[in-house]
Amino acid sequence: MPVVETASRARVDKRQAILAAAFDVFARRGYAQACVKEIAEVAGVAKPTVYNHLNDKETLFRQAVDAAADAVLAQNLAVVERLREPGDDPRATLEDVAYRLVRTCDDERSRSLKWLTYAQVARFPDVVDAVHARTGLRLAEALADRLARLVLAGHLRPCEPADAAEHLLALLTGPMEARSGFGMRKVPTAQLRAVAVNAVDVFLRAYGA
Amino acid sequence: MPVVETASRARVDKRQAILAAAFDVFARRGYAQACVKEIAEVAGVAKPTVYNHLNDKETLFRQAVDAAADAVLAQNLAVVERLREPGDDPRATLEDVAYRLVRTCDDERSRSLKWLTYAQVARFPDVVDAVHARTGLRLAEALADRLARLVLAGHLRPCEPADAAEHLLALLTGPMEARSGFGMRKVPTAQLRAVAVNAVDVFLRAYGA
DNA sequence: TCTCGATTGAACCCGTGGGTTCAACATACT
DNA sequence: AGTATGTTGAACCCACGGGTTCAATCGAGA
Repeated sequence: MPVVETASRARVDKRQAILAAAFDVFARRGYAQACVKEIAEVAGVAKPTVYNHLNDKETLFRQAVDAAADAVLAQNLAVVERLREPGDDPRATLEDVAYRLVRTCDDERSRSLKWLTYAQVARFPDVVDAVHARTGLRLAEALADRLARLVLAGHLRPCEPADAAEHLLALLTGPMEARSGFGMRKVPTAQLRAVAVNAVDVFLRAYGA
Repeated sequence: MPVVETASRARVDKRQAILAAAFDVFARRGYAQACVKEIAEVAGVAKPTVYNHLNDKETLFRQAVDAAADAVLAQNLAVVERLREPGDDPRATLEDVAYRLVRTCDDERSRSLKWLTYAQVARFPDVVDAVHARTGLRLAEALADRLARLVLAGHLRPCEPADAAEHLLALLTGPMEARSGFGMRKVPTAQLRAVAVNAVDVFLRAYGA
């Protein structure tokens, strides 16, 4: 194993640790209240080391949020991909996907990411746009693609897939926001299921074949 | 006119001016970035005068948000009240109410209130709960009441009014959030109409008689 | 063992801004 | 006129925290 690799590996690991710690602390305290000293402590690293890897607090924030957004997007896309094989019971498949989506929305990282970006609209409007593009728009596009296929397969009535996707997501995220207190607390599993089933029921009444 | 009244009136007016200025500045800058000096300037008042009426920055924030939440709630309830006389065309009435609701969601004060409270979840979780109770829950209750009557009148199919209200609101606010960039920019009137009409269409397909 | 780069902790600088003090002043009431 | 209350501006105190500096230290490779 080449030496240079272990060295740069160590560097990368520290950088990752710092970014993870940054997201953690930002998520708990918010941008203004998060102090770099605490981030360094959580990362198990000295404060100058933080500034050695990331230029300043703002860079720290952007990189941490970027990484989290990528992770959440991947998670969501993986769920939507399950609609590729709708099987013989589209309702069951949709309920399964819907349930997995609300569970994803309910996990720690998604909730933190959402309110954290929302909270910093005033200071970093572009961060909000970037995150929303990756988590909101891309998800809607992917879902619209799958719904279009369901229309062609005769499982849904003819409609505009983009609208249908927007509506299904709204029926999922709206009730979730209310129940999670703007993403501050976890929602009981039973309610997750109920939200998913109800949303799919309304969706199929409106868009079913 | 009694003198004492002019005196206390002057006091009240200044207090109101300070709270209005506070909400204005908080909405533009966010809590951490808003400085009391600027609030005083906007209110046309000296800094010690601010501290003379409100104890500290936190009180300033809470009172300003409280007042705004009350105003927004009143605005929303007034709109929902229009469902009391559904007329002979429930779809038209629902579209009218839906359009007025999204317009309310889109106005300056509502958008500011929403992201401002959302942004301060970490520091003041109870403020979020209070605002959400007044703007979200109370609105959903009022709407559920009206929908229940529509069910009895045979304009909607038998259903759980609370669920129906939640779904209609989700179909309205979900697309609005996406289009307004998390409440940061105004949405063109044409899109407001489209969101309202689409939402009501889906709603009636799912809940129509 | 020697070297070089990364890391560390601690101290430091300094801008920002919440909150207070105080003497001067305005206004309204007696 | 005299008094009391509220207001003003300016200066002040002080905590907090971003960002930097530096000498000491550590660890991997030659």
